[in-house]
Amino acid sequence: MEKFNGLDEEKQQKILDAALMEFAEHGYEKASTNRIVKEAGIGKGMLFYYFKSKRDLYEFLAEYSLDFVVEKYFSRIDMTETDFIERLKHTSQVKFEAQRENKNVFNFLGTFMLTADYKLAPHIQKKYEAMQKTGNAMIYEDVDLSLFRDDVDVQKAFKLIRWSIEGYQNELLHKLQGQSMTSIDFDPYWEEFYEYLEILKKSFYKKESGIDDYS
Amino acid sequence: MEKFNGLDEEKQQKILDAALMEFAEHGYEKASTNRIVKEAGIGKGMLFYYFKSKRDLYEFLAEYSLDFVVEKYFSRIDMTETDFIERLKHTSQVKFEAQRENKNVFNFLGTFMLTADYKLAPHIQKKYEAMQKTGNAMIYEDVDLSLFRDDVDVQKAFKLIRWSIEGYQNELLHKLQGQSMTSIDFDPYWEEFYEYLEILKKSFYKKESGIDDYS
DNA sequence: GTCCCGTCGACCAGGGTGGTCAATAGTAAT
DNA sequence: ATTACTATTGACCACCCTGGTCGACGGGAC
Repeated sequence: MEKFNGLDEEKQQKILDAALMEFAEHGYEKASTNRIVKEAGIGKGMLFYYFKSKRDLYEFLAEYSLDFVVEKYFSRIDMTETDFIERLKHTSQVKFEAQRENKNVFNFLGTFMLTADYKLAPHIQKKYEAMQKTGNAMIYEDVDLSLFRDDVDVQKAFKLIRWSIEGYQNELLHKLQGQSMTSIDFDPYWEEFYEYLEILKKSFYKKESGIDDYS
Repeated sequence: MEKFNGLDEEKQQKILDAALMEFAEHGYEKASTNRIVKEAGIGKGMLFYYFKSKRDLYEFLAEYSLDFVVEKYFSRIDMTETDFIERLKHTSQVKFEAQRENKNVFNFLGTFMLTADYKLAPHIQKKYEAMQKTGNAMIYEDVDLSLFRDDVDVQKAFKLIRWSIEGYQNELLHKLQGQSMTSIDFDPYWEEFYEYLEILKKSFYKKESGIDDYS
């Protein structure tokens, strides 16, 4: 374990990337250590020199990823914004930046959370649960409820808005799949995204009193 | 092939179910014919007696599933309903019934559509595309646009509504996973679903003129 | 020289793969 | 009873891949 930390950054990252990708794509059981070492460009022996087993590697990645998300995503969210939709907008931007910084971590956590059947070392399990809890607070805490229309259940409105945003992000992901992240100009998609958010505001928020646009 | 059709219904269904489940869970490559025959309760030889290869079986299932969806789902949809949300409500009910009739088919098609990378026999590919096209028409054709608010882009409203509904269905699926289909009383979930639909109407449709509820 | 550490990849036993086939059991016709 | 035919089985095949080990080697430090 200390063996691995002694490596130069670049090699560490190459191994982590290879491993994260492999587990993300195939899940724990079907992930192949052979493919990992080939992708990472190291000999088979080294992987088991750094990590004592496949499981060991997996748990290392889990902890690494959870730490990454907390540091590069959660800790950067502005909790002083009390407008629910504005907060989600901001959150999407921060998440996007974190994803761009290391997208393998997010892919890994995606399948990690889906297949949480394998019981993990307790300290990782704990970290995982803490992350979920924080993530929830990030979205719902200190939201100004008075912005919402009076004639709809705010809890339900929350959900509808989140589902809408997830829907847009999934569609975008699907539409852009196969294109290299770097070659895309995201500005028009952000524009489109903001338009959707404006519609959500019009739909779920009160009409702003006074400044109406009965143009 | 004709060999398979000669079997009694019950045995046919058992084999189909086993195979659909296996492919749904593991995708084409990682699906195991050994597991299929064990689950279906037949000898290994019979599978290759009925279907000349794994690929052959897979394409048979694809065609079978597509036919099933068209017959038990699409053909039962009432296209005379012009209220977009009412149509989606009705569609959800019909889909639910079809799913209850054979849920393996839907699970299979789920992963089938995701991993459409393998090129299929052309006549199946064609059927698949036809199904997608029909499915789209089912939702968007002959919709009464005048119900929607004037201050939002109707196309975007369509999408927001669909994402919302998919979001609810996914959450429900996730929440109920592991419970046996038959032991659940779905009525309260339908109620909840309808409440969401009412909110969507309030949000995206015009206020009904005259009959307002300023109670 | 000699120690040590990082590195490699051939190698291991075990298990799973899609597909085959000789051997049956069953049925029906002669 | 004999023949002919089909439905059925599961042992078996050659092959591939698995997580993990280990002897060998290279090169730097002393």
